[in-house]
Amino acid sequence: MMTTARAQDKRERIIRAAQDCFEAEGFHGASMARIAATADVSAGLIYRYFASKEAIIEAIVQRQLEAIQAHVDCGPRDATSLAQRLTAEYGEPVGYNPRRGNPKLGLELSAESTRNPAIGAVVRRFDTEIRRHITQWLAAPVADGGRAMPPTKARERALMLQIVIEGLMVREAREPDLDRALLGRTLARLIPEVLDA
Amino acid sequence: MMTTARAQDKRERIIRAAQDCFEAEGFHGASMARIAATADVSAGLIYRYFASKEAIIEAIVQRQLEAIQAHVDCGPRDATSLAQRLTAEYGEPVGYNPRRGNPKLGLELSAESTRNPAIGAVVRRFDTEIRRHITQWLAAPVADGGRAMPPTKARERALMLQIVIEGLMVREAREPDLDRALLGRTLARLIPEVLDA
Amino acid sequence: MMTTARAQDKRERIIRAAQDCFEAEGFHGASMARIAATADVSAGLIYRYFASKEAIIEAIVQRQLEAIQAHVDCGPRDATSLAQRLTAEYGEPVGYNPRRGNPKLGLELSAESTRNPAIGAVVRRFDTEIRRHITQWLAAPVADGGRAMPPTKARERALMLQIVIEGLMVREAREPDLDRALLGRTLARLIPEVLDA
Amino acid sequence: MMTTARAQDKRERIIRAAQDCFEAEGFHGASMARIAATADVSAGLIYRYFASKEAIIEAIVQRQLEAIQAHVDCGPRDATSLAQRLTAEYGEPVGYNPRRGNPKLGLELSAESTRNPAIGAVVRRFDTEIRRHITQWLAAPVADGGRAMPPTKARERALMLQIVIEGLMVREAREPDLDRALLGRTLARLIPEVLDA
DNA sequence: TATGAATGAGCATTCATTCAT
DNA sequence: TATGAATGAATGCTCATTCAT
Repeated sequence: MMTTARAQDKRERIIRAAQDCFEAEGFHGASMARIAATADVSAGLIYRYFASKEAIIEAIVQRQLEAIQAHVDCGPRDATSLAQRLTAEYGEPVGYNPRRGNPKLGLELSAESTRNPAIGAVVRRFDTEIRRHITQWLAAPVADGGRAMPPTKARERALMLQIVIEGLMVREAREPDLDRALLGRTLARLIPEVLDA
Repeated sequence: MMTTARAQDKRERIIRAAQDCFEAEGFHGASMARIAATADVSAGLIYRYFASKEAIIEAIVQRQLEAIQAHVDCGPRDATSLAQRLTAEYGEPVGYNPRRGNPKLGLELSAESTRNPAIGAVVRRFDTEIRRHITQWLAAPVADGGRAMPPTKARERALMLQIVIEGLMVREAREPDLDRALLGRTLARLIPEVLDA
Repeated sequence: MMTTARAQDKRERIIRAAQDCFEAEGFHGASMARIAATADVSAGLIYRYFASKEAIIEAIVQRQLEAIQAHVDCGPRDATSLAQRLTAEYGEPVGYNPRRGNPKLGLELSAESTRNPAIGAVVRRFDTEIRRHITQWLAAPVADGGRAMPPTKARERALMLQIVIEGLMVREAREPDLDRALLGRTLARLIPEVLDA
Repeated sequence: MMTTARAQDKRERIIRAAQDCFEAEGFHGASMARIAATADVSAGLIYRYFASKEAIIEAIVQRQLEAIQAHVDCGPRDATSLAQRLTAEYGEPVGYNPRRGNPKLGLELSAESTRNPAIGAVVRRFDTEIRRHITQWLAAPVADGGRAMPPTKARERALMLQIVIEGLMVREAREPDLDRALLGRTLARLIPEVLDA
């Protein structure tokens, strides 16, 4: 049921409102009442689209992970442009940008994954999957857009990349005013070392 | 007031209980009742030692940051041993270990710092301070145990290190079963690139 | 918001329940749980209609003062009938009677006004206002229903009246079984002396 | 037990502290902890001198009533000086003055007497007693310092006096900044009418 | 479909009272 | 006698969820 355009639209409104609220107040800090008000919808209506607050959180997590997935899938494939993109994104207002993982939500999601088994499982699967994905890219022949690394090295570098990107997420959340020039230079050095060395 | 050994001991019991609960359920998920039960103390008693739940959170944050500070201060100073230490620590049971930042709490604390101004300020000050500290070390003459980097480079590398360590924290929380051999090799490559390249 | 008849009705139910509870147990002695039970409403619901217990207290105080105001405004204007009315009202069951100030609440409100600044201000304004009102009446020409007193005298008599009525309130609360015949004779002498002498 | 001078002194300290706290915060608003701190005594010690908070309240009420009793007993016996004394006392700092009823406590006590049967009984007995006392004075021959009123009139006037004095108490609590000149003139007229007319 | 009134369990916190020291 | 640590019930209040309309 509920596959009309109208319904999809409302669901979308709720998700975005929830994302805004969760970003601003955390999963536990945000109340259903506030999410409803933000979505300009009655509190009761939310339960027609989501079974519980928990279900909204799961949907948001799913979406956040998909955004990152998409980021990786369609992103540029050379070290310089990756570094530039990460730098450019750092510190810019995020709002509702499905193309990009939101750092506050990333933190919230990571924390939640350590207590909520359902979310933990989703996150773990995602993390494994995406590392495999990056590993394959790094190991692929240059002719196929890859970097022709031997498998062992490719695995290491994929993990490195993951660690760096997540470290960047933490920094972004904790120090939003960080000097961007410094960050740009830093990433310009770090990323190539991860991808090319 | 209240500086007897007994009082200090009880305060410590409460802090540890809070740390356990916060780690397991998050700052907001953990109730004072549960903290009290974990500390084997009545709910009311906690308020003789802490003004509020918020005050406990602040104490825990302070402690976590101090643990990391100590880690940096007295830690080994060459790339190989740093990589080894980080690898060794990864995934080992943390419990109440004042020598080491707890990854779940680190996540919780990072998330909280984006909404709670008091904690945000503490964290920001800490982050700036510790980066300055690392930068000084990297820029210091080799004779003084430093790495003789030019200032600009030292700043970049300090930031890199911070990013890598925080990325490691996220990974540790999200994927506690990660293959430690892989992690060891990865850090053995990454850390020297950050510190020596 | 919430101006439907149903909502107004519920708000009224809560106010009356609160009035009963406050009268029986005092502002601080009455718990929200008991007010809710008395109003036959869940504890949480009260907070849809009032922001806090304090807000209920303020509403009750407001109402009590308005009741007295109305009493003065539309009351009879000669000494005999005022004395009779005061006597008649003394000791009769009050319950929820918007036409009349409730003595227990009056005491509670007076006591509260000495500690709660918000209520203190309301009460002070009310007291000044009503004395001015009575003064004007006493000073007004007989043709206008007044008693043609010179201003200085009018001010004194207004204050006297206030003192007597409040003394009556205290007596009513403290000695509800007081001999009404005695009280009737007493007021029949005292009031004219205040208003006519 | 506990009849040493030291014990009496401590009991006195506690009573005075309680009086101050009750005056400032009301019977329910004042906590035992604050009373203990004000008396510079440990919380536990209070329970060696009083069985419960309730017992302290009763002691305070008793004392307040005795103070008023003394006021009446040894007070001046002509209308002018009574009016002057009441005027003079109005608005002056009260502190711990056993010679005088404290208006805030008077209000608190009156309110409490409507809910607490023990206190209600004490207050009622006191009120009846004191009115009888005043009545006897008013009915006594002039030669004995009385005013030689016929019994019925004496009863009325005694009640009047009680009402006026209690009204004054309410006014004092509710409007501590009241113009004292106005009050003086007012009482100078009202009291003689009560006592002499 | 949509509302928002209503519920009730749960929360952080306070406080009169007790009791080991 | 005196302390103040400790208790635990009670408080005001919030919030995810339900349901009559």
